[in-house]
Amino acid sequence: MSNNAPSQSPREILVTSALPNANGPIHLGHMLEHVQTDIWVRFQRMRGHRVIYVCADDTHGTATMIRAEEEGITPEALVDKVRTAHMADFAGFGISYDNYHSTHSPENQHFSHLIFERLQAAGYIFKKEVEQLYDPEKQLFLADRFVVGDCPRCGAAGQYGDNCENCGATYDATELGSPKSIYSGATPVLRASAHYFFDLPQYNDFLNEWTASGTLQPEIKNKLQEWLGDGLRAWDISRDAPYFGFTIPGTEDKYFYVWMDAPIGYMASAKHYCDQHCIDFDAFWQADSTAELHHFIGKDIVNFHALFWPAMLTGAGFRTPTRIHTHGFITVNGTKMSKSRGTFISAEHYLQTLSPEYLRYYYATKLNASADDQDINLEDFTQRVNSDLVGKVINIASRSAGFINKHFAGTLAAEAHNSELMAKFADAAATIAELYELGNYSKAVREITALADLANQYIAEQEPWAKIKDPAAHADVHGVCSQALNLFRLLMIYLKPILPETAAKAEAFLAVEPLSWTDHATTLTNHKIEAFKPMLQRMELKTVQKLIAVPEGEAESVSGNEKTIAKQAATKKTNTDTSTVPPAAISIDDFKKVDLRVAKVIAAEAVPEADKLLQLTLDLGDHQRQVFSGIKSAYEPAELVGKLTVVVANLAPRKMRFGVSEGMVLAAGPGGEEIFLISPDSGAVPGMVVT
RNA sequence: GGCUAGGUAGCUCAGCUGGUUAGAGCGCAGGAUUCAUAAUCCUGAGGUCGGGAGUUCAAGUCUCCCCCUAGCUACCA
Repeated sequence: MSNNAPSQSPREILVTSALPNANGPIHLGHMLEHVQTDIWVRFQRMRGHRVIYVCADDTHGTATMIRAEEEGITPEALVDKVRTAHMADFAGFGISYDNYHSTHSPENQHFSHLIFERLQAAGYIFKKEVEQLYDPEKQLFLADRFVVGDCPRCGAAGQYGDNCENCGATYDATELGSPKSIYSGATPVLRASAHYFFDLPQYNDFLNEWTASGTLQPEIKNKLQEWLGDGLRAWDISRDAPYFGFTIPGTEDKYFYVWMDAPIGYMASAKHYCDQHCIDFDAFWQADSTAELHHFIGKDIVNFHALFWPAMLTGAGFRTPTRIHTHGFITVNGTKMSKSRGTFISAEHYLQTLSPEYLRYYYATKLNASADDQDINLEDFTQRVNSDLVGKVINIASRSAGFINKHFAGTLAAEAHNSELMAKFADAAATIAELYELGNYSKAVREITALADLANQYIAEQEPWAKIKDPAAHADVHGVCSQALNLFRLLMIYLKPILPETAAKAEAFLAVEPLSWTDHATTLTNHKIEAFKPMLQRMELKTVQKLIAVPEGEAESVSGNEKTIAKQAATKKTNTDTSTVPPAAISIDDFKKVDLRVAKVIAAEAVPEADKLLQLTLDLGDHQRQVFSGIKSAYEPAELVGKLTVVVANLAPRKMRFGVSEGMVLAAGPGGEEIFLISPDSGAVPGMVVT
């Protein structure tokens, strides 16, 4: 794949990044993917290939509906608002989409219908009656995890609709005793409804072959064997009204499941772009297309992209993806992005704090072709970027420019001073290009910074600052510094996909046209340059640390998908980190959202399988409930019985491995043996509201 | 519980089909230098390659067991 020859015919490449969900802000996790994609796209463009890079917001589904309702606006208004914010964030990072569309668009509706109809005509769609619980108050069907009730086998209360965490039984949500809707608390009723299914099992053989054909990384292929080995099942692609999405053709109240129309959003965005630019859309999507189709995604959504999507495309007579580039997740200082730790960093917050170039570079130093997770270690980030970029690369220009401008009228020498070194730099282009092509940016960066080291060594050996004192050696100084700037120019060519802004500044400094990949084969001679201006400032760790301070107002506006949030809540340890910045001020209304009640511990026992948990039965005056609390290390169960404490009564029930926790008791302290349960003064009785 | 990955110097990571004294960058220590955004250059100190057992002439690299981390999944995708 060493396509380094300039004569190579241009490839037609359609590239996508996964569609961000319209339910939350863009954060550094999204940015990993979009930066990864953008670097690849910019590289391909520099090489002279024709790239169309599209993305869109993923807008449909129940979550959008609920959120819009909370905000008191229509889903359409919410979607528009969020899309505007998303586009601003991505623009801030220099992500060079040709089009950023929306799945709530006419094009997407068109293709969703088209694909469905083609699949249906070809016999891949069937209809089946499904009985589901329905919330009569909210008037919507409830997914299993939105229903809680008693386990039909062991009777444990507060179990979710799929299985019992107490006894391990699996069952249907309809079998729960005294079920309740999580949305309204109403008792759900059973309702039959017809659902549409995509008959995925018909594609078992096709997918077995397709996933092993080099379109996926090996570890991803392995992972998918889990699904393929067991045999695929039909995929339920419909949802009942009310649902924010597209109605299924021929129905009034059936909607496409969000994951059905989300990937079609890639086509929709491409279509929108092609129509506006008189480009042949079909050339990219028809079954025998010779164009390439590359999807960049996170490993959490592999099944949708590498199983359902190619099956849908094939079944509907379209081409399948050329390659699916899957990346891992981002952690910050070794921990998951978490609002409580302040390590949830939104794109907006980052951009208010630092230049996007730093993060683009840092991501590039870490990305390879594997789906491993990546850590943003802020100290490493600061040192690495400062050292590599400012200390090594930019420094070459910085230390040479002065000589050229002061002593040689800002004009470069007529020929290379050390053509061997020049050739070494130029020859590296092939290796670096191949590494970009394969997505191994980290290795490409290592190659480039190794060259920067050579350039600095060369300058150190030549000692232009010493030679300049000798008039006879002036020509030599001219040659050395001109050469250094030419070496710098090549480095900037190689770094340009990663650092578009810095490259633009370098182009201005060198007074050249925008650099393309083939420019590595040329040398600037007898060329007038501009005065040197710093192209990139060093970061200060103090500034960088501001990234993980929770900015005012942010804590509330951020809402990722609820599963993630729930997990974060579950893994949140007793707050041992007293060094974290205090959360932003809240209003009295915010505080009133928390229903604090006095509760009496009427039973307590250790959870044997858990290291930290005690299971408490609390009396809240008018009722009792079960709460799990991570205070095993500090309290003997027996000593708690009879105590009064304070409980967060309206905390959403949380399914834990050992049962459901229906609240949270309040305690202070760093953890371990130093945990102190909060208790009211004498006189308080269970059920009293704490204000 | 099952599955897929990962656990290599203080930090972030390379180490292909097993083969000489285990590598890089950053950081750190000492020295040089002063052209440069206290940048650069030279030298150096740091690792029982998660733990244990095994296969082999030889294992970070293969096999088994265990521990830890992450994600997915847990018969409705």
